[in-house]
Amino acid sequence: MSTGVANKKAIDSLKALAEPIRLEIIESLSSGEKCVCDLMQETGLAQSRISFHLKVLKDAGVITDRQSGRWVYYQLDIRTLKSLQNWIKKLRKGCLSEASSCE
Amino acid sequence: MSTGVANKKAIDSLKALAEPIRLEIIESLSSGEKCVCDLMQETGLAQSRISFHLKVLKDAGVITDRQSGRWVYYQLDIRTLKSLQNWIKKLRKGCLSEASSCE
DNA sequence: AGCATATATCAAGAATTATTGATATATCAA
DNA sequence: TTGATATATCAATAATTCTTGATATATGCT
Repeated sequence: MSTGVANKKAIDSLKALAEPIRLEIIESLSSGEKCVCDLMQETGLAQSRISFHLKVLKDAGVITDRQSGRWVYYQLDIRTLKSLQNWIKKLRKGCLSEASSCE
Repeated sequence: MSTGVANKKAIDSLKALAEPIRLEIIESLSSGEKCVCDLMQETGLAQSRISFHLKVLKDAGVITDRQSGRWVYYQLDIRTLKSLQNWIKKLRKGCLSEASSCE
């Protein structure tokens, strides 16, 4: 009856998304890969502040990064969003427990 | 380019869900309506603690309540979950901005 | 009316998370 | 090599959120 491992991941993703600055970042990334400098410019926020939130998002598996020269580019991890979406769908339909027999 | 009203609601739902106790409550409710006493029994948590989290969930529009005699029954608001699910889908597909032309 | 039960709310403190400014690291360019 | 730029990290503080125990309110029962 206790919250399983799958839900641990869901909580991490939810927590990561549930913050205005991080959501702004996420929305920005939804139109494609961005470096920290792009995000700084778009948001007007301090660099350490953005890096902090990027780390939260990355630790939660919501985004991935890749370095290129001096720049680090961040990108949405579509798979995580997809599985979060699916998790909510199951929640909504009462299919979360191991025992449940939806589909 | 700023986060719109629709996203404000999404953030509220996300924040509400992104907490272990609240998620446990939500999962429990996914199998049907429960009173606070049911939830106390299932979780073993103090009453004020449960009421606190129920309030967060209710304020976020994730659950609704109805009183019957001395009891208050809580229930998932499927519509909110559905729209959250849809919001994530749009995010994933880069369709969040007013300007975007997905679908 | 008086008592018991179900739930909500509140105030104080505890815990967690975010912000700020400073510094560290790595890369490129001259 | 020297200097500039991009990003990460850290320590201190600030802000937010959660927990606890106490009290309030409302309902139903006798």
